[in-house]
Amino acid sequence: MDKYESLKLDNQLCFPLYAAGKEVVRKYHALLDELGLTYTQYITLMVLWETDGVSVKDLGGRLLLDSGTLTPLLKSLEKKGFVTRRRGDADERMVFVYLTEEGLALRDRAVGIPPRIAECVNLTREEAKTLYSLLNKLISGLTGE
Amino acid sequence: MDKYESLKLDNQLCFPLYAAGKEVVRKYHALLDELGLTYTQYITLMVLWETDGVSVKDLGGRLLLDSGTLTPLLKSLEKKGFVTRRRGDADERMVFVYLTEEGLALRDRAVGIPPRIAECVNLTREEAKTLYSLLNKLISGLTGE
DNA sequence: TTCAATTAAATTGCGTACAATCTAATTGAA
DNA sequence: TTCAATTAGATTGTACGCAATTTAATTGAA
Repeated sequence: MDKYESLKLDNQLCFPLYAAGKEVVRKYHALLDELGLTYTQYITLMVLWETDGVSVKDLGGRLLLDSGTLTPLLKSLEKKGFVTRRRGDADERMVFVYLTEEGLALRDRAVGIPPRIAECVNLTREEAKTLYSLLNKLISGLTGE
Repeated sequence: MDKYESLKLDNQLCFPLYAAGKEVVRKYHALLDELGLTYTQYITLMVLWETDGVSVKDLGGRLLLDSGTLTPLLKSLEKKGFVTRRRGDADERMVFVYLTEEGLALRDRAVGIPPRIAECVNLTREEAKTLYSLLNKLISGLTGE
């Protein structure tokens, strides 16, 4: 019995979590390069494609990112011409993010990305579903409560 | 039928992967602060606690990190007095990393970390095992071949 | 009404990640 | 043997990611 057993990399659940997250993002980067996007910019646009005109706070809640990450990222997306930012009228503390025409048009090119990522995922449909729900359960435990 | 269905955040496996990896590392940071370590430094020491005197290349292979990440990280661990680095004799291109007494001693304080992380993981033993093996399968698909 | 507490973003500082490039050591086929 | 190709690590530049702090707007209890 090794008193340090729990400190072995192979016995840790967290390391494959960390590594898988990292490798997935890396896979995306090669594909997203063609669109001039980083992974974080891409998921930010995904939220906007679903719901345009979201506040920075709501974006952060959806993506689990804070303003320290989002503010420079949104400025970068703005400089590329994909979004605009506007202070709220009712509450001037808030900043809302809107897609430009170019940002909206990018969606048609982005639809090609998910299937190409799917090719790299060597899991059955069933395994992917299991993984998906376990991850979401884990995330709710880590963030909520 | 929405032609953009695949671009919804909730339909993507990769987002929870990215988010879970991020949140896990964040959980660690609070605990590791007490040891004066970051998460990446911690997993680097985990490898060394198992096998002292590893080359930078082998460390990278184990942790899926390249020299661009490891070199400054190892210099930082060296400055804190936890490791030393030495060029190989047989092959001077290689650099080997060794634990100092302090670095080895840190292991006794680090054993307290895994159980405290486990408290935050709201999965059954069975679920954790399933998640672990699915993640490793996914990683091998993303990295290998 | 008022002002202390709260809230939303922005800013600052540090530590990853990684692609791309560079340098020096080693290898191996002609 | 030799030198082109490979290899290991270091360096450079860009983009997160987040804790901590700051600024400005809003809220709410006395």
